[in-house]
Amino acid sequence: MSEIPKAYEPQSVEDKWYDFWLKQGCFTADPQSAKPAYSIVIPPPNVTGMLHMGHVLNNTIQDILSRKARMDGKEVLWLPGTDHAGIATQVMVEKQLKKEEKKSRHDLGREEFLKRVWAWKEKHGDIIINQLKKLGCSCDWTRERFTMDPEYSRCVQKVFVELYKKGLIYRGKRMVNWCPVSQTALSDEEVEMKPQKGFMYHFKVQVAEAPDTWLTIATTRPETIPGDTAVAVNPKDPRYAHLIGQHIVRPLPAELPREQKLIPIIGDEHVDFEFGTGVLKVTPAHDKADFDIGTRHKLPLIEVINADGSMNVLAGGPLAGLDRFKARKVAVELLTEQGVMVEEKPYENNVGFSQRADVPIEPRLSEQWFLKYPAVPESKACVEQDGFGSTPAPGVGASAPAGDSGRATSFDAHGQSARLTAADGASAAAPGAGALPGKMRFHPQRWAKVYDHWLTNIQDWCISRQLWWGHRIPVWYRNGEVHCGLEAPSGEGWTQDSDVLDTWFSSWLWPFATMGWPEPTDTLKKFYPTTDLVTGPDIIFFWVARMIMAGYEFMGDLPFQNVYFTGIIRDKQGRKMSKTLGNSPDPLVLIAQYGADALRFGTMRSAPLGQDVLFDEKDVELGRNFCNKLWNACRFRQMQGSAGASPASEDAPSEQFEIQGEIERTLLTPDDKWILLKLDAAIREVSIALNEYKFSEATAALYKFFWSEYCDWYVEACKAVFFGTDTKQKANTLAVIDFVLSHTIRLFHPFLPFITEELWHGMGYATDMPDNQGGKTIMNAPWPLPFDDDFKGHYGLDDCYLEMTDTKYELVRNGRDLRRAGNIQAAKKVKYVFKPAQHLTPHDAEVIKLLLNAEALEVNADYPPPKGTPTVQSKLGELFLPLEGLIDVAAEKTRLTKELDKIQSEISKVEQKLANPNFTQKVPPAVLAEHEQRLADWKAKLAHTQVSLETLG
RNA sequence: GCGCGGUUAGCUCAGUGGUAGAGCAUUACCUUGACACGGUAGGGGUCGGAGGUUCGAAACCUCCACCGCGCACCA
Repeated sequence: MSEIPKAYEPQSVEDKWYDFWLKQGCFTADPQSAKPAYSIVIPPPNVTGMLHMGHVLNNTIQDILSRKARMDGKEVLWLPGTDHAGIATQVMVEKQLKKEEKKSRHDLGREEFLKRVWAWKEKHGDIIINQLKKLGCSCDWTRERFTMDPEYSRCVQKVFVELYKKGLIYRGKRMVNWCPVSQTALSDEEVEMKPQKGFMYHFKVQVAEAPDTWLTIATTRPETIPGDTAVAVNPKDPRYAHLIGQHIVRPLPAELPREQKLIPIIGDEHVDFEFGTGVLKVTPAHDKADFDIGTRHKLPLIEVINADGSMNVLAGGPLAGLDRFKARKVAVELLTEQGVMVEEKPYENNVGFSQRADVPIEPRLSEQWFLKYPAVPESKACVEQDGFGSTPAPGVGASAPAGDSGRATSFDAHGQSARLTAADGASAAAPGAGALPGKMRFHPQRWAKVYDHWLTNIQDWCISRQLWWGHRIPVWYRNGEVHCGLEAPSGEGWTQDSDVLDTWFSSWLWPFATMGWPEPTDTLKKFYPTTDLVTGPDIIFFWVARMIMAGYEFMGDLPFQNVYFTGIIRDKQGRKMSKTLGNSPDPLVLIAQYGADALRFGTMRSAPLGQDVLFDEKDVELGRNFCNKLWNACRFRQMQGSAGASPASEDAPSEQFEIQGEIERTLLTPDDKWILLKLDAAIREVSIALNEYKFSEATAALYKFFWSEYCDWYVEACKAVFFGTDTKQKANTLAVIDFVLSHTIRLFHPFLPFITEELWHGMGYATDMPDNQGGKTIMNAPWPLPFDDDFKGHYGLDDCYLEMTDTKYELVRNGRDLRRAGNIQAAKKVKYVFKPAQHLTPHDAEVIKLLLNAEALEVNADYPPPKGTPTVQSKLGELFLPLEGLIDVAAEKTRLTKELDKIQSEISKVEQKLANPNFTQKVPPAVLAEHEQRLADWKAKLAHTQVSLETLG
């Protein structure tokens, strides 16, 4: 790493290392490996889709989990692929066809149209895959799958045939959710209820048998009146019960003769007599509830709406041919003309919308294929609900069924060499965490309730779609015969069902169909069930729940052990990202501008578990700034030269001192011990956060350690050594820096794969590692472990050094305050005098001097401060800034007085507590001691500040 | 109607019983020998409201308000 640029430039670095990883096959999973397995299947993005911020969030998390698992010594399979996304893709190609050739798919015919879709897929299918590569995703691309691959299609057909033979799949004429724009049936999950402003129309109808009696009916859909075949009242309703069995005259179509418009008044419990007028018009062909009433009363069905949402001839002359919404207005006019319109009042109700086309669903009777969901009881039972085995004790029995394939909650002390070199510290295979054997855990767990509720109330799944792009239903018909099978039946005259299957009917097989099922492949044996699934809660029913059922039905086991539900990415104002709003930044643009590492880090830092993420480009900027900081910290290390006494040349790699030296424990300064202890704490915090899927906590911990502890204090303190002349001490400090950096870079690797790989090699930390332990790539370097007691004992890493060094830094902070009080510019060098309370090492004196940016620090135990000299008091001694005349004494006095007020108020707070006998008697001893200590500390501060004030005179 | 989240600094959010935190923004000063994508120091909060439990509540309980989401749904 020669001639390091001042600012980190991600562009060249990122492409270089991604190519390297691919060439070296670093992402390829080996089913024969002896290592424990870790696996994830990607939620397959739409094959014609483009990367958006949701993908960034989701796939960064999967990449972090995968990379961490590799460093934990797992054999990792992250299996990628794409989804054919039936409606979305078909619509996209249809639009293009319309635009470029002014043709519809019907103009081309099915076969030709499908050729066009495949052509589109060939042309655009790689886009999102390449975008994922830009993001750094470590997927095993040799196993990339597409839901329309021949082998995958075979799985879908096989599953259909099996379920058909079991009687779980059946065909029937039922009311379905019909999208008039896409002209296909949809599942219940694809219908979105939206409140709509409209009108409640009241119109009156004459009772045929009692011409003086008129009933008033309330409806929001007067255009369906021609399809009414009864009116219903509640048999318990005293207003109307006596009319049951009589008839009313249906007002539309107006032109029909009266006797053709007589429809019965029926009694049905479904009618709520509190609502509306208590009289319900029944349209069995165009309303689900009405269909049920119609079935109960054997009512005839009159279809008045076409598949495209227009009215047909049965709706009557003026309405026929009109769109349903236009027809509504005309129907109102017709009723008004007849003088039967009583009133129309504004009304808001919920209307089901097609999620795809964003138009109101039309309930419609049609012949469709349905699935009775399989394996429901197992699927319900396997997901841990709240308060059920929630937090396993650290390191206890939480291992996943596949043995060691889970994740760590505790730390194994082994593998920590007492000999401290930069890249040492082998990571133990972590004991499992996550779900209990045979159980699955959702993160955050509250989604388990949502899942359970859905599973409790599911209806059969409408799986047929009136589309062309998708898996065609493997059923053939001839006259009255039906054949369901993997192959077309022999003989003449068979025609295949023209429908295709719901896309989710193929993606629910994803976790095992991608691994070679139904063959018992090595991949399946090694990697199924998968370890983690990372996805959005918006597809918990569509995909997650159905995968679980398929897992039990076809593999006899759950498909994954943990499901992490991400939040939804929103813009700064909290709005969902959408193309129409134009508030969705293009991740590729962000990567070009800031680097993929920056995008990943920024996203992770602002994405707490279970909360939606309000995306702000500032976050990415923060990520870039952080990478730059990391870069420059390493640059600083490089500029200090080799750790050995003599600079080693590149031809002498046997002299490991080029990169790092052994740490000599007797030469460790308090600052060294301080940073090593802080590193130890950071390793713990980051590891724990990752094991709990708390990615924002992990990044925050790393950020704090590296920026606020390592850079702000340790690096600055080190300059005391580097600016000195003690070469042995310099070498030792460099060895400590190398140790800390080589660990830190590894901790950052899952988050920042590119810059860490660059630094790992550039700093030379790779060179003394075995090839499969980080020598080739940091990807396989062992994840750092917290230090064990032997290690700490050997290097004298006692917690007292934390306190001691904190006190030193506190003194520095207070000393800097004096400059400000004196209005001394930051750049101006001044002389401080220090009156030590105990022995002060030359090293510490030098550190204090440097951190104070002082011209000099005179250490003088007998210093007689002139009146008016600003001072700070500390356990270590008194620090003076003797600048007579330059100090604004009054201002400093004001500051100190303010300080005194604050101290006194803190003292009285604690004293009050301690004076309360209830408190002192009931509180745990540790808390009591802590309060007493706090009081003592504040009192010492009070004394110090008082002295400072007096010294000012 | 049922259920789930949320309400803490100007903004975005951490903080599950013991001294209110971070990043951004902001103010002042500084291009000093890793970094201006930087440094140093500062200002800024009665933790949505009301009760309760407790020696002690931002945190636990009850109720309320507002924001968001999911499920169900009456024409």
